Amino acid sequence: MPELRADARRNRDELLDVARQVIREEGVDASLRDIARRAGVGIGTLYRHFPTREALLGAIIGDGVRRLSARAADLSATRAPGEALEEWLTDVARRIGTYRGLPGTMLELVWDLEAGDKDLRVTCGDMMDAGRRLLARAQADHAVRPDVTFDDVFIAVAAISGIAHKSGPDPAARVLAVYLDGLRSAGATRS
Amino acid sequence: MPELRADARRNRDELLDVARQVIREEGVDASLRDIARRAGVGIGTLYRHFPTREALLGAIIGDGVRRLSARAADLSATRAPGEALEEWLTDVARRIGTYRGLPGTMLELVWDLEAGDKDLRVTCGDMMDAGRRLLARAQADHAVRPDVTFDDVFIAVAAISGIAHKSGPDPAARVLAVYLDGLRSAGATRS
DNA sequence: AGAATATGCGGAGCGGTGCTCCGTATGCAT
DNA sequence: ATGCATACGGAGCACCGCTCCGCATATTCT
Repeated sequence: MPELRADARRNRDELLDVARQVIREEGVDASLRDIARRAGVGIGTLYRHFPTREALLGAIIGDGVRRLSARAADLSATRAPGEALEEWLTDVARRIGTYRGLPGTMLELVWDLEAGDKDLRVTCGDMMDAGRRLLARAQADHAVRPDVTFDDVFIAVAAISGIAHKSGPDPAARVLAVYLDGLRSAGATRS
Repeated sequence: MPELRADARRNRDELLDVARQVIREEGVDASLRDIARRAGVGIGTLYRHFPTREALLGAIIGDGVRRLSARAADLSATRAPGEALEEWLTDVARRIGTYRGLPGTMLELVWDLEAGDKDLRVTCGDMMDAGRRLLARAQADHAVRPDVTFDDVFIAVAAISGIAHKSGPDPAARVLAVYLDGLRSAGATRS
């Protein structure tokens, strides 16, 4: 990293600030031109700092994602396995649900391992590994049915968290609660 | 309905045919210009037949939605309450998941009762009423926890069905199965 | 201090989008 | 065959994502 010039640093920060707000309100498909405009910079400047939409998104959520990795370790050390997983998933849902449209992006990220931004995937990789350990621990403790994979669980939480911006946070929380109950159930008990 | 002119009728049908295919592949945000082009028709013609995107969407899925209403009545008459509901929800998920992006549209439809196309809402209204009855019956039979509303359940199924186009149909089905297990569980058993 | 250089900036420009509007063509009834 | 209602097509407007390059300015060197 060859040290940013002072004005560049300022612009980058302002851009990130504005983008966070705009994307929260308008969604991941928000107009980049508009973000640049509101930040008081040219469109070219935005694209130089963040060459792709995913790069911008990655810069925006990077912090939160890292926080989630840390949170997983913390919960793992201080809570019962099942409780730790549930608490963490609830956190994940809350964080992903913050930015409109982000759930869809996360869904694609999990499945289509080739597409999307490298950095974003690497950052998220750490978090997903942390979650994977949490699930394994919960399953070993028989707190969670054994017939689910972490990818499935993560996908589910991402999809459910998308409800928040379309139907409000309360419905999203209620749906997640039901899903978590399903996770706790024995599973494969279909007659 | 003042009887369409012959060419108008042809164009409408062709438009609907093409739109169905394109929207299945590209999603509800597909280019309308492109649809018109592929149907061999001017963009103006498309907009005259379907003044809004929702109008087109409504015309596309209207049939399937009505089929779901009928299916609900059928299941209610031939299956046990719990079974009927689950079968129906699975059907709903399969149908909604057919068109990429439709789950999101349905989510908005349920919550934001003011927005969206009138016709679409009316058509869906019948289907939702049918589903509501199915849920009530299942709850009366203690096959489904009493602390969920139909809106919550429908929202959940819509959100989960969105997984299909992002991560494949199998993950979507597995997630739905877990949610349905949660629906069957007693509920409100959180320590 | 001033000059030289490297770095970052802005926005014109391209091809696309949604959507409107209206002159023109055509099916249909007479 | 004529006349009219109906339907058609696409130009036009404002916006979008994204690229490219001449110009301004922060920084470094003398």
